[in-house]
Amino acid sequence: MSGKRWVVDPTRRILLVDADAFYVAVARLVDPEGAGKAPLLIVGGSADRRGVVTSASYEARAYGVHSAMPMSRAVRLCPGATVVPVPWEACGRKSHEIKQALRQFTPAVEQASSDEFYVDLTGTERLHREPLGTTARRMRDAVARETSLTVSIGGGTSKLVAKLAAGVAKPRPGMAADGVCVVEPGREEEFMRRFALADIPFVGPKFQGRLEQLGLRTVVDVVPHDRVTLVGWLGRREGEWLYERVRGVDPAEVVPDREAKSISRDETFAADIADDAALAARLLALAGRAAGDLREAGLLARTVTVKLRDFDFTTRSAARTLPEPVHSERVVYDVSRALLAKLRRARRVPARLLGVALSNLVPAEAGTQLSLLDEAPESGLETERDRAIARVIDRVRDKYGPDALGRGGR
DNA sequence: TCTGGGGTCCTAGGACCC
DNA sequence: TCTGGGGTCCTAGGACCC
Repeated sequence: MSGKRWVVDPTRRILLVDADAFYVAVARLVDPEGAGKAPLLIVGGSADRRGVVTSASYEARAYGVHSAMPMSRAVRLCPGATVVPVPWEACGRKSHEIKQALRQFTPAVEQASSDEFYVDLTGTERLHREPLGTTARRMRDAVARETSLTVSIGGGTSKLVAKLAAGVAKPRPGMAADGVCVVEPGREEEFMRRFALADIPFVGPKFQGRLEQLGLRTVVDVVPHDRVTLVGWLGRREGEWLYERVRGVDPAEVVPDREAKSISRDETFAADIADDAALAARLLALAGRAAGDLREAGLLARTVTVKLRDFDFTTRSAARTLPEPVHSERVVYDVSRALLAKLRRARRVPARLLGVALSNLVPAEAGTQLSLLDEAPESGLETERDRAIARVIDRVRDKYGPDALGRGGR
């Protein structure tokens, strides 16, 4: 920690690089003749599979379409729109390309999501002999040149300020923007005054509701109250947190190369599934995908979690932590099946979503002693035979693609 | 309107150990 | 027989992000 938790640290220089309409832009690059020529474009899951909008073109947004909206509603709001699925693989590649373009400036690049990157340029201003905004504009040009994607960049003395500044820098319908907004050190409080509390990251619907009860809707509503008052209203943790954030104070560091903490695969069914055998078949496919991706990442997992969403959207989960880390489909599936059985015993109703998550991850090199004997399915212990079968599965998928061996679960 | 898929972080309670 | 506190690990659920 910096040791300056309560005040702005004027020496920090942080950027947030955010790709403009990322999924829409990539869909257009992948399919220039179709998606590329449709001004009204919506990217996401199809309406008849209970999909949602991942991203919409600025033209489609004018009809009220926005991300996370059910696709069924989106096409009703904007009947003329072209709808295309998310090009996940191309998005992953483009995401990587953006990161590489930014790393030419500094290794201190943290990927916050597919389309957002924090960059820490603290101490480099003198090195580059240029102001932060100038570096940001050079970054924008580099990304455009090397990826054909447009990004907006916000800058300031914290991740919070950089993120909010990037929102200000975004192009708006009918309003030109140069795509860069830097808040100078000392200007944080003034900058923050324009925002609603809902604009602050991690102030979600629930927290907003509590704040509204206290008559707090905007930054300007909160600033007059001292720390003790806010702590009295919201409790120590959240009171202190809000006191700092409305002043643009955020001690979070830019952390490059974050290690994954969990790997999960889940599926919302096109129609609810009531039958246990049919659920087991989907579970087998999900366990296989999760375990395969775990091995591809060079990891082992000690905890297996099964998630079940019932027809009425009740979401339940069951987890088991094993004595030794594993990554074979055999063990992941056996443990998952026992966990699913437990959840179904508690409430046997039609299900809309099933998922498998693997956590408590350790690098595969760490190695563990394996039993040479075959284990009972419920033991949760992995044998050398399990690992050997997993290696064969990986080789087949390498050669024939991820859908070989029924990964799709059809 | 009828709600995805991938994640992270926090909390609270219970088990267990010293 | 009554009475501790601290620490760690695990499970389940929930808020939140893009």
